[in-house]
Formats: sequence, C-alpha cells, structure tokens
Amino acid sequence: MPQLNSGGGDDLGANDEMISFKDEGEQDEKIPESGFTERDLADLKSSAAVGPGSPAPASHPVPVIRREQAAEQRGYADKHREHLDDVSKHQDGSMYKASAYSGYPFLMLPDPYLANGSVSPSSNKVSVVQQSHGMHPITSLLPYSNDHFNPSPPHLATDMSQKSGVHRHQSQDLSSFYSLPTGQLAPSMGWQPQPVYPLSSCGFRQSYPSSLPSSSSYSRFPPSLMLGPSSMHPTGIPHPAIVPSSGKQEHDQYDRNIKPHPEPKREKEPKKPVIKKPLNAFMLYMKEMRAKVIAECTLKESAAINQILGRRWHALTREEQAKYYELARKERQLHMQLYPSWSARDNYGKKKRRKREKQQDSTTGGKRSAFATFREDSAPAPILPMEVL
DNA sequence: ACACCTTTGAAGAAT
DNA sequence: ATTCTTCAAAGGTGT
Repeated sequence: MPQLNSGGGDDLGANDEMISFKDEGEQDEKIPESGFTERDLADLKSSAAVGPGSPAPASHPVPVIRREQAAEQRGYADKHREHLDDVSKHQDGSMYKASAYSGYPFLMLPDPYLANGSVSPSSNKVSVVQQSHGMHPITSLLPYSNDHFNPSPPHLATDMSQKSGVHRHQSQDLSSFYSLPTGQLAPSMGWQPQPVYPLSSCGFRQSYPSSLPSSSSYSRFPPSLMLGPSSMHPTGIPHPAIVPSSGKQEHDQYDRNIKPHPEPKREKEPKKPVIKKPLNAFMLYMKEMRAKVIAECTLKESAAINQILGRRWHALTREEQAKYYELARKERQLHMQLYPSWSARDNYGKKKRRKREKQQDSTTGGKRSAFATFREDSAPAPILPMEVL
C-alpha cells in the first residue's frame, strides 16, 4: 500500500516537481514544433561531429552527466519552485493554452487534461493524435482514469471521438487532484550534449507526412484496449498497465495486451497479469513524439530516436514539460488508485539480469551506477559511427 | 529468442 | 539523507 496515503494533496508526485530544466544552450529558443528537427538534428550532428562537449562517445560521458544531474536535481529543487509557481498560476485553466501547445496532440484531449478544454482541433498535428480509435498515448490514462472514480460516463477512452463536450468537472478534478506545488524549474541543469547518433540518415524533411506512421505508439491503445480481458483490472477496469505475464514481458506488452491475442498463443492461462509501472513524464513525451521523430527522420532505432527525444525534452519550455509532468502525475495517481498494493518492486527482476550482472562481472570494483557500468563496458554501441559521417 | 542500446523520471533499495 | 539500482517504451541490432 504504497502511497495512497497522504490524503490529499499531491503527495504522489512529489518528485514531479522536479521538472526538468533545459540545457543551457537551448534555454529559450523555443523551437517551433515543425522546425525542430532540422535544428535539433543539426545540433546532434554537430555535437557528434565536433563535440567540444561531445565527450568521447565511447568513453564515459554519461555516468558523469547523470551524476551531475542527480546533484543538480537536488540542488535545483528550489529553483524549480519558481517555475511551478508559474504553472500554478495557470492552474485556473490557462495553463494549457492551445497557442502554446498547438503542436501537442493531447491538446486534443478532452478536458481531463485540459483546464478549459479549449483546443484547436485544426492543429496540424491532430492527425497524428487523432487516431481512428481516438486514442492518444496520454489517454492511456483515461481507460482507467477518473471514469472509474467518477460518476461521469466513460466518455474518455472509448468515446474520444464523440467527446464533443468539455467536461468541466474533469478539469476541476485535475486541478484539485494535483495542485502543482510551488516548485520551480531550474533554468538549467547543465545538461550536456551527449554522444549522439550521427543521424546521418535523417533527411531533414521539413514536413512530415500528415499521415504519420500512424504514430505506432498511439495505435498501441486501440479501443480494444479497453475491452481486452487481459488488461482488465481485478476491479474490472481495463488498464494498459496490466500485462499478461506471458513468458516474455519485455516487448509488446501493451500491444499484446491490446490485441485480442491474434495468435493462438497457447492458451496457457495467463498467470498474474503484470502491472507495469506508470509512465513518467518523459516516457509519455516519448510515446507521443516518437512517431513524429520517426516520420521526420528515417531513423527507426529507438536508441537514436530516444537520444533525439531526450534532447528535445530538454528543449521544451517549462510549461510544456509541466504538462507532461502533470500527466505523469495523473497517471501515477490513477495507477495508485487502481492498484493500491502494487509496488514498483513487484516488477523487479523481471527483466532478467542484465547490466547489473555485467557491472559485477566487470569488476570495476568501485561503486558506480549501473549506467556508468554498462555504458563503459558495453561497446560504443551503435553510437557514433563517426566514420559513417 | 532475447538482451542491449538510449533517454528521463519515479520508486525502491542500499548505504 | 543521500546514493544507487531497476523499470517504464520502443525497435533495430547483436549474440
């Protein structure tokens, strides 16, 4: 019974207040949604090619960075406050102005996440989000969202398409749900460019097809998701986080979860469904933007995509990030309500042992984070095929 | 078939 | 209280 405690307030997400910071370089250059790629990729390229700050990719960059980050996080906690102040200022509903996030799909979401529900359906990105099924990654929350706790009809997940009305109560719920503490975003956390993919394959396509690869990520939440028996929570509430604990749990869990098991995967009665961790802000962001990045570049490797997304994440404005932090918080809260007894620890050790082992094997004697360890030990990975450049 | 890579953040474990 | 570790998504890649 982890949390649920704290009656009231926002407890849950205490850490959410740790909204990220942008890296000093990209401080305020708000990158236009559509224009990001070019610039971002250029950045990536340059950093990869030149790398004043680009540490020897293979060497060790990350560990250090992570340490610093951790330190900064602790340190910037107060700085962060300032920002959240801003945010809270907008709690009245102006926080998610379409203008500011016109590019964000979830602006199209029904109010659960919109204070005033005002969105611009005409947003150019709409198509990306507005999947046929009307599910948005963010809406992954919806399936088990307040509907369950709310007397209001389940208009969110399954009925996104018909959601025409804005539901005021929702927004109110939201604001009351998590009143952003007066936290603050640090202006910078010293995020540094890290070894990145050359992205040479990225074609700098200015405009990506309106029909994105169907935002694969979004399609991961088809309506069926709501009905999937496997994702049904004991309470009867379907939840994307619930995954049948089939032999392999690493990949496609959601998909598998969502799909009516197209394949007669051996009817072995699914054991206890695995309840996944709720996604954090960045994960939500990635889910949402991945398809877009993939569409913009020819890249497909998640590792590369993630690097880009990580960069973009830092380039986001505080408000933009705050949005995701809130969504993440909401997700956690819902998750917590649905699975009060669930603990992140439940899933520990389900991924076979990996880096951890390496770490020990690799001796290294010292106490380093797994990150440091496996990063150093592992081959430079696909990263930096500098020669390829 | 499955671990790795890569990212950030949250949570639990360890110190 | 601080630091470290694991997992969350995802899809190409390597073993």
